[in-house]
Amino acid sequence: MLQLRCIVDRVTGEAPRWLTAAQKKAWIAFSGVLIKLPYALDADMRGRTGFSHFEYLVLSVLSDQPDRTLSMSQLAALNNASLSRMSHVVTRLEKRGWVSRCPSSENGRVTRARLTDAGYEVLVEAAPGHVKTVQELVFDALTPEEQEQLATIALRVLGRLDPGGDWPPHEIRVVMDS
Amino acid sequence: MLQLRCIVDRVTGEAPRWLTAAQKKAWIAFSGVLIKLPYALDADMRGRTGFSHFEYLVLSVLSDQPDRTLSMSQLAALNNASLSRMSHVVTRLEKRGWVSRCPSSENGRVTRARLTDAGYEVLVEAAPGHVKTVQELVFDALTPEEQEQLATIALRVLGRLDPGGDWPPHEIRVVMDS
DNA sequence: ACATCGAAGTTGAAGCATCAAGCTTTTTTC
DNA sequence: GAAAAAAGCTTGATGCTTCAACTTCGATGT
Repeated sequence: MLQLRCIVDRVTGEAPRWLTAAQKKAWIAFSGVLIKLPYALDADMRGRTGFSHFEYLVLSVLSDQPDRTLSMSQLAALNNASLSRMSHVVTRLEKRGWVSRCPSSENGRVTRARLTDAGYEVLVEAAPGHVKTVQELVFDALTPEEQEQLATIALRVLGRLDPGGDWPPHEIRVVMDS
Repeated sequence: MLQLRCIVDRVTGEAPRWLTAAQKKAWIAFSGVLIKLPYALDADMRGRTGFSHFEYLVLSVLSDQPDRTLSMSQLAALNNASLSRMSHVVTRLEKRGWVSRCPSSENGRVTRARLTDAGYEVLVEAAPGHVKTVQELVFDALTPEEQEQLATIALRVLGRLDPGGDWPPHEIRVVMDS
């Protein structure tokens, strides 16, 4: 964390608002979580199953939908992924027989991705372990109060990351209420 | 987030401890941050400079060291990266003239990576913008109290991710106190 | 001294994400 | 109603990360 108090932003000409000591402490710790937690979740999933954490999320989102089906765009949006990335991932999942693609009958542009029975099987097998890991790595470390604080903080930051974007997205809220 | 209350872990035989509604809300929001914040930081850095957020971190860590130098192992550890990844990254940074490698005179195994003057230059140019982004995306969204909470929560989770690992690592703490 | 083992680092291949380009279909606009 | 624009999606190339294999050097043990 470079901090030279004398310098000035060479682009804007403003004196940078450096982090306070408390912020620096928070940022370093938080950065560590940002790097290590996704890695831990992915490593855990790969170790217990034959697929990545991201692939698990894709299967999981599909399983929550009526008819286990979603268009590629919606699937990408719900997983915070680009359409391109989702297309590649679904291609891989399709090769493994866990997802199938079919053109939509209503709109000739859209492709609908559907979780197959085989896909549902591997998901059911993977889910308990994943929930266990999330509990152990995150929630077991926190008091109920801190869990609330985490939700609040995360929502606040998401508001900054997605200005104008309602969060959580409508589709997810529907799922959460079920 | 798959949640079938009737099923049992097929590996352990236990009934999974599913997330509560509050935990689910926290987890979905937090997951969003976990995905979007690193992407935003990287996109911001690439947009303003010619390098990635991770490369920035590497340069930044080096700049804080005496003689702007660190062994590859230490550099990797301080950036939560594998030695292999760091080797590739330093190779790229070296090609751009921002870092130089030299063998240690004390220990024939270690390679010492050093931030060059040119590297320091680009770092100084990139730092204010980065700090500004961190402020805007994270700290401006939070009250001072929430910033404290974030630090506490992050440290707790790191304790789970790094069982037995003292956090923040000694080297970083030294830098922070300076 | 010699062998063994672990630490430090590099390298090449494989896998995954991103980006730009392109295709098809639908909607908009004039 | 034809042209243009936009939406939805796919593909191939590029670049980065990971993984496994390998090299070299230092420590340990006998």
